[in-house]
Amino acid sequence: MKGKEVILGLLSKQNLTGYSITSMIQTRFSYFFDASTGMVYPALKSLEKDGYVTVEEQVQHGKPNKKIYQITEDGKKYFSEKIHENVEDDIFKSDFLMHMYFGNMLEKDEIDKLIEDERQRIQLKLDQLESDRIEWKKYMTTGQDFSVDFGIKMYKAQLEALKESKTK
Amino acid sequence: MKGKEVILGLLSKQNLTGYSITSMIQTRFSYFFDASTGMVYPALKSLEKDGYVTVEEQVQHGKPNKKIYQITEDGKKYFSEKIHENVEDDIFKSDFLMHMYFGNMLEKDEIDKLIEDERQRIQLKLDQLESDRIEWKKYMTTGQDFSVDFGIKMYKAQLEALKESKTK
DNA sequence: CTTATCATGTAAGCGGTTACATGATTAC
DNA sequence: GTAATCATGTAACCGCTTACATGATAAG
Repeated sequence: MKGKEVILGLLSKQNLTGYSITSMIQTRFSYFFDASTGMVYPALKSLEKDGYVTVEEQVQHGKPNKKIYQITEDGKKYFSEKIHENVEDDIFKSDFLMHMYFGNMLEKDEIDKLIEDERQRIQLKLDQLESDRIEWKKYMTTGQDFSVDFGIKMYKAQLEALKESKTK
Repeated sequence: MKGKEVILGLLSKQNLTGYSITSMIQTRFSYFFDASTGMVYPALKSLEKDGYVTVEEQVQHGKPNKKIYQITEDGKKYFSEKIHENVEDDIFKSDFLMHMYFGNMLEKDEIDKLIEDERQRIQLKLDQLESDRIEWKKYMTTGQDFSVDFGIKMYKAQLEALKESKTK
């Protein structure tokens, strides 16, 4: 699924602004998808042109007016089609593993630092996700709960793999 | 690291053709990087223009001539710089988790199929990687071994997470 | 007799990223 | 007084994917 479709998915539950869509993707989907304003705003414009969403503007002072997007019937239909289509392969891209693979060109202390840094990065993400999960718990559907669980387990497995290497 | 840099990394150990580079990335890096001919051939051309690689053509009959690429001193230097630079964040993109997240729009048997399909996809990748590992074992450096191990552990953790959901 | 392997490439275009621009308000 | 949050967007460009084109040889 591409950005446009993910946005439709979020809008199928509630009306949202470009800003809130961006931050929702960056928090709720942090462990399996990403977004930037440079993607979201043009995507919303394009979705509007497609007839999949409509906008209502809310006047504000001190800030740009809020543009609240709603999904249309066509939009719902389109998203429903997409969610029933075949799942695309997961993508894992790791610059860390690339560095490790070519580790014979590095000194031992550099490799140790590589591993320690990666451990810290993942620990941070895990901590964040676990604390988010507590906050989200009350409102989560089964599928959402499954996703978070999956994410946490992946992070933990990665930490384990990193720790084991240290004892060697 | 981008495609061009990864190619330089491979060339720093041995001379290779575009074809063999493509297939090496697709097998040895299968679990953390990907390549296509549409990326590799233009990248090699560009690396040549940069002065990071040189080519030697080997005449063949029945097939296009083999173009064997060697890394230059400049190329080695450039790759060495890149490998000492900061590691970029890992990227995990999962269309499967996206589907699960929006699972409330699906029937129970569709979700079961989603999970079972994902389980099979990952099991296939795990089997492939484990059998590859046996074949590679003799020639692997510590870092390469670490990478493969990491990959296998990730796949196993994902399988575990999928199996647990089934008992519920 | 069909599939996999070897071997080269191109061209269009997608789906983003990165960096920039603007600025009030609130919380610490 | 500094940082985070809210809130909009644009423009250039990147890096890659997808699909196509060609075709002999070997293996099963």
